[in-house]
Amino acid sequence: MQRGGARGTARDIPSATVGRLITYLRVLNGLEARGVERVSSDLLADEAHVSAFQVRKDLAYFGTFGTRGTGYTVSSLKGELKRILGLTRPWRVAIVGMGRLGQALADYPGLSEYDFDLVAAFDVDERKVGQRHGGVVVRHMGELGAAVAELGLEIVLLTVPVGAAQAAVDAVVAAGVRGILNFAPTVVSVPEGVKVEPVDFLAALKRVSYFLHEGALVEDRG
Amino acid sequence: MQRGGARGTARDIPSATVGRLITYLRVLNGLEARGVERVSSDLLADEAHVSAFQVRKDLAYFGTFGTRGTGYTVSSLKGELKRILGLTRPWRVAIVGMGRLGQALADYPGLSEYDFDLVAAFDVDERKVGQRHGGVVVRHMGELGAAVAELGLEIVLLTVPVGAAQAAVDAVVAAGVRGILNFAPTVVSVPEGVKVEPVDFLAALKRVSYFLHEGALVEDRG
DNA sequence: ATATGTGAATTGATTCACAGCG
DNA sequence: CGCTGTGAATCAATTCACATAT
Repeated sequence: MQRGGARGTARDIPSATVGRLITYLRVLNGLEARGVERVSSDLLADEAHVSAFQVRKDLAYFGTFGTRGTGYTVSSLKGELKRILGLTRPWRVAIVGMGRLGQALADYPGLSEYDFDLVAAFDVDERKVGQRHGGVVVRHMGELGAAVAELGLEIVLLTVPVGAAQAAVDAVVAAGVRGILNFAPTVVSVPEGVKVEPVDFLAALKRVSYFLHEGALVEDRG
Repeated sequence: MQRGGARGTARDIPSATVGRLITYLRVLNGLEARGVERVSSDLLADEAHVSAFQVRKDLAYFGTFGTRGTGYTVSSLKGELKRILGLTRPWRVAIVGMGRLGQALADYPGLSEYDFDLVAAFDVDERKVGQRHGGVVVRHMGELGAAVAELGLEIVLLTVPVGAAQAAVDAVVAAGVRGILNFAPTVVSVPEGVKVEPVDFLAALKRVSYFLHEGALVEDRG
């Protein structure tokens, strides 16, 4: 069951594991900011709200990064996680759909702070074309393909209305982009090899609604 | 393995199932809008991008809603899902943290459209207090407890900076709110009985980054 | 004839216990 | 002696096959 070598070319990693690696990386950033240099799987687990077994198993998919009897070096484990997650260089992202949310995302400083470079913004509305947000000038959707070639655009933040989502996804995929964050509250289809991650706060609201409603129904536990 | 009765007071439902029910509900809304009256688990599965087995198993946790040989009635299955998810009445929500994102959410028409009533907004910054967004006047955080009592506030959309997230969550929980959407890119702790749903587009970006990076590493499959 | 509902089988993820190394 | 790394065991979720109802 061993994977890859020192390069960590792993397959069949549970997506839950990838999600937790992102959390571990955040915890490590926090520890580093507080001047902590070494960390055990126990401490890491506490901060990430998972079990220490889970931390060690998650890391084991990719290699062995700790020292027995000692733990992990914060800075080096952080580096390994960044390497595993593909965060060793900035990714070039664009926003498609410059409504309220698209504009807010363009102006959000967290994007560059976390090493994602906003290189373009697009809309179908001619009135929005030419406007400037977050350091880029809005272009017309028709220029998407050109932008991929010119700017090396890799990931799109899709912030169009629900009804326009699938068509916009098709255009984005046709332009050669293989990573999409879908902010629209709908399921979209993409071909193999393209990754869509939903960012769906209405669905999150409904999960909370289910929890509160269900808790009220059960009241006393079985 | 049977659960509850006609009332559907189910326990131990996989959270993945709850997530899919939300998707099914969306698909049903779409079908209803197109005038479709009956639907099979097969069609529902196609539109939701899952298997028909999965659809039937998910529904079976809560009861039996179809007719053998025929399928499901769109409007009645929709009603059942809304009942299961606790969406038969509007939930009273407030926004905590009226920065750019908080303001954008307050003005977002989707909230009321999907039956969530924005009843209040809060910030610690005195300069923001008194401003009007999305039909509510921003109040100071100190009034949170009073708002829960007065307005029956049930769910908070937490849009404060990362560093303020845990303290804000503590205040929200102390005020008696048991449902929180956490938009800050950090893990927060809450007591038993309180539900926090992360809405974390930076984490989603990193999942996409992992996928693209990993796909590039593997290149040719197995 | 057709499509649901569900026990059984399978697959996958998490937990555990301890071997192995510093 | 402490803490990581990992095969084995447990637990959970998904898939399947088919009995069942219309």
